[in-house]
Amino acid sequence: MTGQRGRPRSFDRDAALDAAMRLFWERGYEATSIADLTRELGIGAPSLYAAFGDKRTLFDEVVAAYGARYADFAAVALTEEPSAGAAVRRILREAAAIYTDPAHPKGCMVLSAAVNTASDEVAEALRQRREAGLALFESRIRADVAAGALPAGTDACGLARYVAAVLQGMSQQSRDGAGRKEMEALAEAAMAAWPR
Amino acid sequence: MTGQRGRPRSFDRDAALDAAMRLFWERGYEATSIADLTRELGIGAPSLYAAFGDKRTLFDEVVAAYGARYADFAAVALTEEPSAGAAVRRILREAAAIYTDPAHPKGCMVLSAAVNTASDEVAEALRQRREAGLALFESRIRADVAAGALPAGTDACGLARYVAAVLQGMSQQSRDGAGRKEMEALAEAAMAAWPR
DNA sequence: CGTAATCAATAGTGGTCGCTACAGAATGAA
DNA sequence: TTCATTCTGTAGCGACCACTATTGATTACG
Repeated sequence: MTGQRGRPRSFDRDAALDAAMRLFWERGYEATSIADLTRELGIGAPSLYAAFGDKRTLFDEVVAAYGARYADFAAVALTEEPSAGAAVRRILREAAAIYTDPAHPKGCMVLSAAVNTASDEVAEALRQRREAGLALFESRIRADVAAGALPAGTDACGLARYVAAVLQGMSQQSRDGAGRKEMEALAEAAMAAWPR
Repeated sequence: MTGQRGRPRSFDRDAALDAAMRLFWERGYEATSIADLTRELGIGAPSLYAAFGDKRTLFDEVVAAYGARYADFAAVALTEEPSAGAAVRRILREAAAIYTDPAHPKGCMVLSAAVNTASDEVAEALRQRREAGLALFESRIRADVAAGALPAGTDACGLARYVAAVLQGMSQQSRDGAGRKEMEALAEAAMAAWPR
């Protein structure tokens, strides 16, 4: 034992996960059917279920992979940059590029894929991811306030929600067809609100 | 002739339209089924189809009624206020109240009801409404720049997109459960970006 | 080889979708 | 009344949904 007994899988599981990610990213969770997935992945439904479990389990795995590859840029900037202001500036600029990148679907999957879902479980999972991001912004801002890098009276919660709102708006406008230049101009306008 | 021949309608058409609006507003276009509507309205499917046409036609009528009752506040402020800045300040404050009003579903229906729809027609209709709102912001800002009420170098398009993004973010966060106070703090932070 | 194990393809399952044919009930007009 | 008109309720249309039972193909182990 034990060198993989039985008939080997006839498709690349990682590539299939990537294709599923693109579909969910583009159309959202419920608007992407199993038939869409099997057609795009070029496999039969039983193969998909054997490899990934049911639709919701597949989506959970897609979200995890998406987060690691496309959504961590914000958390990275928040830890790498010397100040919350520098981090937010970098995040908004990177978002303008990522949300409009023609190499993949527009906008942020965490923000758009579970809007108007009938079953609450998937919507709740992404909502918690959004709240986690919000908390990340808020704690970094609080740290800067405590360190004196931001004015003492700064409303950390309001400012964090503000940054999150700008990102949400950028995601939706990117999905509505806005280009990178427009999003960079939006980000530029948004940065003017940062406390000085 | 001609005083309404035939059996009279057994329900209030306006009340039914209101109930349909609440469902579409809460769950979105596709997640609201005909069965949901007939159950909530207390009528049979044929009655609904006779009174409103098919689902898409009903939704169009709902969107028109929604726009007149809940979305015109922005256009009103843009014409009533003496400056674009005053209008945007008022719009953000009113949005904080309207988007979180417990008397009706949260957020803005135009921004949320057609996200992730399989059929593009409905999504495109709401997208055009969003772009019309964007154009309204931009033209008001351009007028202020021309009148000298805003700095000559102001990026009207970027600033308009910025305001729209903040509203979109406020709508989504309201739907995610944020309250009026949080949204007012967000709006306050956002106003700091206005050119001075 | 024979056998156990794993995957693939066909062909469905029951359920819900938007929508409607049909027959009966309720009205005004003649 | 008798008739045309308009609405209501039942019952069901074909299409699609997520999902799976079954059968056969393909591998490793002994």
